[in-house]
Amino acid sequence: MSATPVVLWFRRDLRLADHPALCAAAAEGPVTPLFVLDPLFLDRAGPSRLALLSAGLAGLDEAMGGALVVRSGDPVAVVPALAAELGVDSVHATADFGPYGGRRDRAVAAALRTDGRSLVLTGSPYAVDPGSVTKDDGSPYAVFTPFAKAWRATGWVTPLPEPPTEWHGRPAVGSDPLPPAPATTAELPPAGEEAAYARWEQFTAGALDQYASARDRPDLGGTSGLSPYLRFGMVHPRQLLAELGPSKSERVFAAELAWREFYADVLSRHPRSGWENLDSRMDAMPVDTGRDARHRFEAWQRGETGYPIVDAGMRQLLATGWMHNRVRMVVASFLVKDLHLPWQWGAGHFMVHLVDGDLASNSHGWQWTAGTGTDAAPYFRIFSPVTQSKRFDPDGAYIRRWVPELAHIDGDDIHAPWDSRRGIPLFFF
DNA sequence: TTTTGAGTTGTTCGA
DNA sequence: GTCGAACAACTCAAA
Repeated sequence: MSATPVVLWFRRDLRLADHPALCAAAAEGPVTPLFVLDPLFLDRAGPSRLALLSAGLAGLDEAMGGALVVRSGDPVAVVPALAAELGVDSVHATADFGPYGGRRDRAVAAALRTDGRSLVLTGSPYAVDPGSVTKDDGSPYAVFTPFAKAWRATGWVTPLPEPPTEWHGRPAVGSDPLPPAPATTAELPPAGEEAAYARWEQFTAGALDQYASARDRPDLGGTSGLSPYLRFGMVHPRQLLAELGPSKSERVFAAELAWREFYADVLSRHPRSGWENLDSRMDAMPVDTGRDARHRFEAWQRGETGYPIVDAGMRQLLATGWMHNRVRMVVASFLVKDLHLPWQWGAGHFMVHLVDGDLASNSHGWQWTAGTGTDAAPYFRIFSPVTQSKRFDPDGAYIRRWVPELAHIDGDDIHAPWDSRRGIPLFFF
């Protein structure tokens, strides 16, 4: 078979191992690795996510011997232009099931087709492709637990090794500069495939054993820390699932991956649910949007609500680009059910600042909390910031770390400092 | 078709 | 400190 040069367009799959689209591309011939700096993404992601992308691209480029070709602009113009420049027949990529990604890929495929070329989509960022888990009658699941059961029964293929690949990229192919890391003061995780594995090995050797109980404790660091890597495809969930056994904690961790897949499935079937109520009956529910609402929102953003666990979480987000999942629920519940603000305001703030910001997981996590989404029993789910704080940060260590002006408060008063008013900043009242 | 049982992550009270 | 029940009563998957 004659070798046919192709383009591999990287998006949310910044790795070389277990990469079905790379395997498909490398089987054809020399591969030109491409990343497109899409202004739409650059405008929407905050400095944390951009910094991780920048470092991830640098690492990927290094792993390919400096071959990565970067082009800036609208992919609908940029991708067909590069394909024409190189004279390739096909552009390979991993399928994207998000609302923007799907539209973009259809437009790119149409543009390529007018030149007699094709966009070949192989694999997805999920163990099971969104849209493929259905009930017996073919309809989608609307509740997590039955979805997860069917998802597990689907199974997944064994991870693929990195294929031998002949890269045909820089400097022979012209490239814009790799994006520089934006200035950010956030403490970010190390980027890239190797860092993802290192994190996974550290997790399986340590915290995984206690994951079922410790994952809910923001003071203990019992989570995997893998969400940023999953966000950019520096690791594929299939690679993690392949190494998980049957213990309680391993099953709980697999269920967390199932949530990610469930929300991607929901978004693929309801593209508007990224920013609109999944349950449109809830559109009638009043929320505050006036000037006082803006003030409450800004205090929430800064971590100056006066509720210690809420403020700790909001400050952790600004300082690190990440917030513990338990605390995400607490601050979300506070915004929606105490401040009476639209969940979209909170979700938007999260999407700017989260290093792992993912539309499907973020929007549907918010909607679950707001009671507009997939919670099967939303009518009594209201979080108390004080009860949650006592239960999940029992010693107040998490609060003391992120809200230092409360660090001197002893005992249980840390959770509700209005009970002892000495030496506490005014905004706590 | 009807019925049944369960639903990520809640809160509070009282034994 | 832990546990179970009540809260109020909906939705939905599956038998």
